[in-house]
Parts: sequence; structure tokens; C-alpha cells
Amino acid sequence: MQVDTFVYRIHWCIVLRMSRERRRPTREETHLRLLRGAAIVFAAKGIGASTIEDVCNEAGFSRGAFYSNFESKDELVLALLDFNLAENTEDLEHYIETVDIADFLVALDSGERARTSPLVGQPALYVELVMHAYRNPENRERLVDYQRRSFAATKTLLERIVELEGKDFPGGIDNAVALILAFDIGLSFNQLLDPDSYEQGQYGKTLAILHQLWTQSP
Amino acid sequence: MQVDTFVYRIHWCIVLRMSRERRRPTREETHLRLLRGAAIVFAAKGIGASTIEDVCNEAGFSRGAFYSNFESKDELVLALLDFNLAENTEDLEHYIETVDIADFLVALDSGERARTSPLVGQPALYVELVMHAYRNPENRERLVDYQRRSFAATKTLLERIVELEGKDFPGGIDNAVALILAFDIGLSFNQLLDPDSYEQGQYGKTLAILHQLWTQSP
DNA sequence: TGTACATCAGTGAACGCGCGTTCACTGATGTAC
DNA sequence: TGTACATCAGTGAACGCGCGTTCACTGATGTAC
Repeated sequence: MQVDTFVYRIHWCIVLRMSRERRRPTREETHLRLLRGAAIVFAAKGIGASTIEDVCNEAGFSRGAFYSNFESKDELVLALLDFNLAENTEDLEHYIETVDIADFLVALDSGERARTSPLVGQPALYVELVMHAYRNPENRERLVDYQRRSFAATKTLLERIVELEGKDFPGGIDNAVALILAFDIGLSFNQLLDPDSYEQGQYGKTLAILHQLWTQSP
Repeated sequence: MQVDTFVYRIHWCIVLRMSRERRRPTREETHLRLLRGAAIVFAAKGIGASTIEDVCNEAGFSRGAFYSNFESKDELVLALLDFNLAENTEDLEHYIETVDIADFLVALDSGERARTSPLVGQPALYVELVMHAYRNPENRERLVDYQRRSFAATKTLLERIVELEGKDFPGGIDNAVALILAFDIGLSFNQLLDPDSYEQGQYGKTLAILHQLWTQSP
């Protein structure tokens, strides 16, 4: 690139922003709004029953805009999966590495939901994504990878607790991790249809009871 | 009905069976084969992605036959739900009332899967039916009813165990039931995508560990 | 800061396939004697 | 056990709506001077 070209570019970068205001979302914004729309619509109607038009209405774009940003409906699902899982794994791994274990256990006792949950607060979307991935090899591979990272992260947390208490889990740590993760998603799943049959904070409360049973065991 | 008519009917009931053999399944058989076909197809492809034709091919009938037996696709899903839940609840309730608790606990120790599971061996179908019911009021009502009956049946089982051991669950029995049921469906759910990461008999083994932790607790 | 032009993000009408549903028909089963 | 007829379960072609996808177009943004 020649120097004069470079100077022009800098020049216009500054000038254009002042002379012509953006009247259209950036490409990145459009992409993100479509993903957010998809998350909302998929959770509400299910992936299969959601139409591209539903997603576009939710995001405020036309169907043409959708196809300018995504290859197909399948690619949208994959993109949403990647987007959510990446965000969620980072978040979880960071939390688990930095949390103070004593604080964590106190929080459990107070019934606070632990941070092990996949896509916290969107169980219906998570179930949709899992069932879709169950039938789509590419999505499946990525979701399995995510599940194993969640497993590993949770295992790290338990290892830190084991170290603190100086006491092993009967049946092995992998079993304990599997129990915690399965209870987490299973409880969310059962609460989907019948939330009234469960208490607020039941997940944390139950884990606290299990923790107590374990620490008090001979 | 006049007596001579009655006599004729009896007469032909016997005679026809010998003179003309059935070349067509009875209406009841057709109905059942369509339901079985639906169970297989729905589990494999998901309810939304399954077509009436898929179900008919699986059952060996034409689409016309389907509409002679069911009002619509939605009615098929509802019928399948009712059929499976009725069978499953009865089965579970009967098992729980008659099982010998000592035998039950021994079986647990050996890693045998307990009989609390909804639609044992068809987790994908169960998840499909739940997500469909999540969005269809009529189906939802029936599935919630089923879940509460499962809950009650499992609670009966635990009450018998509590009586046997002479010891209460910390946190209350409802909590223990919720834990067991959530762990059950959650483990099946997590195993869907990644069966290799779990051992055979992990459900029973883990429940046995929990049982032991509980009985040994002070 | 302005202008001319190129590019390209987003529009919305149109296409066509697939699927749920219908319907005229066939031949098997039920009924009456 | 046989016959005549009515009924009705199941067939498969046809219909038409809805949805994924395409495409010619518009006007906003990027580029060069």
C-alpha cells in the first residue's frame, strides 16, 4: 500500500463517520440479531417448527437478509450452537478456576444454583439443540466436545473440593461429576412441564445435602 | 334384539371364522401397528421431521389408512403419548408395590437399572414427547399427570425403604424423589449424544452409593 | 469537505418441492336369510 | 354351509398450503480523487 493511499484511508475513516451517519446495522450486528432471534424462536416453538420467517420477524429483517448472512437453516442452527457453546464454556471454565471453594459451598447451602448448568436459563433451547445434534453429525461432534469440556471443568471443581476436605468420593470422582451434571439437566428438564412441583433453589439445596452426607460419612 | 337374530349372530360368529379367513388386519391391529411405527419413526427422526408417510411406511400402510384411523398428525402424537404413558405408569406402579425392597437394594448394588425410568430404553422418544407436550396444552396436561404419578410411585418406594431402615432422608423425601427422577432422565439425556463416556450400570451403581452414604450417615 | 462510481447488504416477490389432508374407488368383511 | 347385498377399512392419486430458497432490484456504504 502506498503512503498517499494510506493517508486517504485514515482521512476517510474519520471524515465519513462524521459526514454520513450509519442508517443500517453493520454486518456483524445483523448476524448477531439473527442469532438472538433464532435463540428466542427456537426455544419457544422448537427448531423443527420454527420458520426462517419467524426468525427474521423476531430479528427485524427480511428473509433475503437471512440468506445473505447464512447458507441455510441448518447452518443457522450450527452457528447458534457454536455461538452459545463457546460463550458458555468459557464462562464456566473461567468461573470454576477462579471461584473460592468456601464461598461456593456457602452459596450452595443457601440454595443458589451452581454454575455448572449448560445454557443456564434456557433449558428448552438446550434440549432443542441436543436433539438436533443427536441427528446431525457435525453438530453432534461439537456438542459432545462441549459436554466433555463441561465434564472436565466440573471435575476440576470437585477435585478442588476433594483436596479441601481431604476425602475421596465413594465410587470415584467421575461418577460424582456425572451425577451432578445429570441431576442439573434432568431437574431443568422435569421442571419444564411442571415448574409448580419444584421449589426455588432446589438444585443448590439438594447438592448441599449431598455434600453434607459425603463430608459426614465415615 | 330378537332371539332369532341373536342365534344367527352366534351362528355366523363361529361359521365365518372357518369359511372365510381374515386377509386384512383388524382395525385394532392397524391402529396398534401405526402407533408402533410412529414410536420408531419419532424416536429416529424427531416428531417434527417425521412425515405421515414415514410412519405409514414403517407400519406397512398407505396414508389413507392412517387418516381412516387418526384425525391428524397431532392426534397421533396424543394417542401415542396416552398409549405409552398408560402402559408405563401401570407397569411402574405395579412393580413398585410388589417389589421386595431387600431384593431391590441388592439389584441396585449390582448396577441394575431401577424401574423408575420413564419409557425405559426409549429416551429419545420420551424427550420428543416432552418437548411436544411443552407446546401443546392437552398433551402437556396428560404428561404432567404422568410425571406426578411417577413421582408418587417413586415416593411410595422410598417410604418403604425409609421404613425398612428406620431413618429419614435429610432434606425430606420429596427432595430425594426429585433427585432420583432428575438423575434418571438427566443421565439418559446426557448418554444420548455420548454413550461412550458412561459405564454400563452407572445409574444403579450411583444410586447404590447414595443409598450407602445415607444409611451410614450419623 | 464534495462528487462519482463500485460494491454489496438487505428487500420482497416468485418459485417449486414436500407434506398434511382429501376423496373417489376397491375389495374385504359383516349381515340377513 | 351358500348367496346377495351393505358397509366400511384401506388404497393411492390429487390438491393446495407453507416454507426453504432464489433472484432481480434498491439504496446504503466504501473507495478514490
